[in-house]
Amino acid sequence: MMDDSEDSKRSKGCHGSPAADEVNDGGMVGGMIPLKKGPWTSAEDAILIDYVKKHGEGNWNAVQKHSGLFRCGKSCRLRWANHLRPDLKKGAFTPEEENCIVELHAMMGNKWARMAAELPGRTDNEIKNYWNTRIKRLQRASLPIYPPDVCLRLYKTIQDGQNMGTLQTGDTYDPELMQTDHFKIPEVEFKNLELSRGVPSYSLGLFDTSASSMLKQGVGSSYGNGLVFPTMHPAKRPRESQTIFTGLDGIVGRGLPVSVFDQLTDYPCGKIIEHSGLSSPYDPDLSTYDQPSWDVLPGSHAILNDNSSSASAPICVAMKLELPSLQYSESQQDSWGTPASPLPSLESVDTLIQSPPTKEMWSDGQSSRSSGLLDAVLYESRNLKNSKKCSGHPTSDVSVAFGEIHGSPLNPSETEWEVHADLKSPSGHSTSSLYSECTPVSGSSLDGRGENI
DNA sequence: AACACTGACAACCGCCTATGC
DNA sequence: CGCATAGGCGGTTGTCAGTGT
Repeated sequence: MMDDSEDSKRSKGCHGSPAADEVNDGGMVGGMIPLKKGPWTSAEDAILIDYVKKHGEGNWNAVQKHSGLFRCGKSCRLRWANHLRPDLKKGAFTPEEENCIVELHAMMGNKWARMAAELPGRTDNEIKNYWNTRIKRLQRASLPIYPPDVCLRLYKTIQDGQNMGTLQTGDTYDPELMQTDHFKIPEVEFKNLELSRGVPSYSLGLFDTSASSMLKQGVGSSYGNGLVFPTMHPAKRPRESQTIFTGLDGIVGRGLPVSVFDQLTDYPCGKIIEHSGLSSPYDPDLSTYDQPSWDVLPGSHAILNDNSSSASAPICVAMKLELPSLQYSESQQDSWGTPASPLPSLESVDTLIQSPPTKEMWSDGQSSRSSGLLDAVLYESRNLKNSKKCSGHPTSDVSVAFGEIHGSPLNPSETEWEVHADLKSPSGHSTSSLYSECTPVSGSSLDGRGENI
C-alpha cells in the first residue's frame, strides 16, 4: 500500500526490536547505521523477498547483515508475514470470512494469530484491523458486536461440549483415550473450514485447543485447578490462561473480562442465552430476545467502574474492553435476519449496561483483554452446572435458562418461564431434563447473581 | 474548495516465551 | 540456572483515501 512511498517520511531508527535497540545502541546497526523505520519501499521488499528465497524464513536479524537491508529483524518478519508471503490473500474480507471472524472472536477473543490460522491467507494484523474497525463502527452505532445467531450457536456448542464433559466427571485424564475414544473430538483441520454451518468446524477445533482441553482434563481431574492445558504448548499457557478455564466443573473464563460478560448479559443475545437458552438456536423468531424489557440486573457494573449508577461510564470503558452494545437497531436486526424491534429506551439502556458478575467471580486476575463470548458462555454454563449441583427445585433458573417468555415483556419481574426445549445432549439427557435436575430458586446458587437471571 | 470524519491499512511498541549457550 | 537473543503476539498509533457537510 505504502510500499512506494518515500522513506523520508519516517526514519527514526528501529525501536521495533528490543534486541535491536539493545544490541545496536538504539536502533543503530553496529552502533553506526540507523535502522530504517516507516513504510517499506518496493526495493526493500525485493531485497527481503530475495533474501527469503535464498535463505528461507527465520533468522530475521540476519537479513540486515546479509542483505544490506537496514531494517530490524522484527520489521522484516512482520513485512514478510503480513505482505510478502506468497500465500497471502489480498483484498477485502469476503462475507464468509467476516462471519468467520465474528464467530472466531466470539470463541476465542482477541487471539488474532489463532484466528488467522483459521483463515488461510489472512494475517493476524488484517483480522485485528478489521475487528477493531468493526468494533468502532458498531459501538458508535450502539450495536451489539456479536450477532444473536453467533451467541446461540456458540452456546449450543458449549452446551453440547459440557454435556459430553459431564460424562467424564471424575475420570482420570488420559490424553489418548480422551482424544480417540471418549469425546471423539477430531483432530480438526481448521484450514479451509466450512463456514456458516450450524456449528462451525472451528468450534470443534477451538474445543480441541481450549474448551476441549477442559473436556480432556475431565471434571475433577488433577488438572482441574491447575489452569493447565495438557494439550497446549507450554509456551502458550500463560497467554492462553487469559482465557483459560478451570476445568469443566469449574468452567469459567479465568481471565474473562467483565466487559465480555457484560456483553453476554447486557446484550440481548446474552439474554437469549440466559433466558431462552437452547430453545432453538436457529429459531427464526428472535423477536422475543429483543424485548427491551429484560430483567433488571442491578448493580452489576461495580467491578467495572465501581459505580453502578453511572450508565455512561461503562460505555467508555467498553470501548476499550470491547464491551458491547446495548441494543439492536433495526438495521442491525435486519442485517442479521432477525426481526427488528424498537430500540430500548434510555432507561433500558442503562439497565442493560448493568449486569455482570460479582467480584468474587472475576477475582483471580482477569485480564482486560477480551476473551470472547466463549468464556462468557462457559461461565454461564458453569453457573448452570453449579446450580444443578446445588438444588432440585423444579422451577426457576432452569426455566429461565431454557424457557420461553410467557409473561408480559413489560413486566419482567412477573415474567414466567417455561421449559420447552428438549434438545438432546450427547449424554442422552435432554437439556431440559438435564437442567431440570437443578433448579435453584432464582438467585440461590448463581454466585449471588441469581437475580440476574 | 476546505474541513471534518471515518475506515482501511501499515507499522511500531512493549511484553512475553522459547531457545541456545 | 542464569543470561542473551530471536521470534511471536496483542495493543496502539500514524497515515492516507474516501465521503459528507
